[in-house]
Amino acid sequence: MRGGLGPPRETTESGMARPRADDYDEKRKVILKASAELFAEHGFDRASMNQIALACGVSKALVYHYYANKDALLFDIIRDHLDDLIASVEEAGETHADGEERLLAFVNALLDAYRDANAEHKIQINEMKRLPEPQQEELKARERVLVKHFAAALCQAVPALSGGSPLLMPVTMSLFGMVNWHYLWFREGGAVSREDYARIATRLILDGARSLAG
Amino acid sequence: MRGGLGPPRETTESGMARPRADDYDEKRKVILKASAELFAEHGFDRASMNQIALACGVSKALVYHYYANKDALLFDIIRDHLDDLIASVEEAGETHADGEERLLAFVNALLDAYRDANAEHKIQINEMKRLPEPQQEELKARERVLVKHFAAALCQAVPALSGGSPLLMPVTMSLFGMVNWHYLWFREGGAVSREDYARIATRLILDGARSLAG
DNA sequence: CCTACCGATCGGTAGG
DNA sequence: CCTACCGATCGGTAGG
Repeated sequence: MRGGLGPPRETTESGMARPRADDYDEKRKVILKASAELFAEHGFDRASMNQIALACGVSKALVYHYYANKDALLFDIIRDHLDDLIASVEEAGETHADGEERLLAFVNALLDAYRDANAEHKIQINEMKRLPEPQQEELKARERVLVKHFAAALCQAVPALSGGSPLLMPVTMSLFGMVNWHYLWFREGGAVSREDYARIATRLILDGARSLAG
Repeated sequence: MRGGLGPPRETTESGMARPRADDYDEKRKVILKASAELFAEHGFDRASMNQIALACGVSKALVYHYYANKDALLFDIIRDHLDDLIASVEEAGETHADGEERLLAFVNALLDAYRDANAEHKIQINEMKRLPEPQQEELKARERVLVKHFAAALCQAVPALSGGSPLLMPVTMSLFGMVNWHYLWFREGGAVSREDYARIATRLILDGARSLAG
């Protein structure tokens, strides 16, 4: 879960090197969460390193102790978020074997993971392109893992989509469009719950896909 | 179509006042199109007024002659784009009375309007929030007009959605999610054409909505 | 007296 | 783990 762009972990407990602080990982998390909040609210370019430090109650130099630069913060936020999403979906896959139920479980897992990660989701959608190409590519590879899981579940639920059907991509991306767009209109405590919307989106996709394939 | 934030139009042809340049509107359009290209590619904050001026082959001061500030450029790009979308959809509505065909015509109109407005679409999705709240509100009002048209067409095609059904909003927003997400995966000249995808998205929504409502 | 346009530079702030 | 700064560049505006 922790960043690949920060300083390397200690590899030995002995020697003259200063030991890593006991609360190293906790501090990193605090900084990452504060950054995510500010990036989501003001955008990556407008949220300054000074604002982030202020929000954490630390100096800007301390932030730079944990993260080499601003890009590293953005990268870690999105990578941790995508890893969470993948883990949630894979966990849901372990307990739901059936095609239709499995897809519903995937959509539910995704929407549920978004519940406490609204800032991270916005950042994934709106700010990823601020990163240099190689780092973007690493994150997009994780997005592709997620897409693959959903495409496989769709193929299992609607067999006509498998075997190289040109419908598979547009139908899969339609599902992602629906689910990833939800944050723009969905309100907690409204007439439609997260579980309700998972059922709605899954039904739209499954009935529509069967109709298209048949 | 032209900006409400630029200098006012001449109200008289006589008098000592220097007349507006013959190519005033053309120059405005050139600046707006170059800005859109740069905002879409680099983002609003990273595309500088100098880059915009350079791309147009004019001085930065000239850009400021046509637009009071950078925000006014962004506002006009999105407003003109949304006005185009609304006009396209309303035009499609005039020639398609039937419920199901009408919705398909709406989706086709939107996807077709996106064909030559990829930059503007990206900007609408990703950069609108860079504007001050009152200007955002003016643009969101236009988005609501578009949503209203689609919601009305959906109600007509699937009567069970009308009469205050809690399904209407999630189903309408699901359609917008699909259509507004297309730019992230759709490639011109691929296995699925714009018309194909309009049919797919419309079918997903209609069959799914009927199944949910029934 | 407004509009069209230039070269030069302003005050302020970014990431580091 | 901080204060003090930097080189670069931003959006916007001056006089003419």
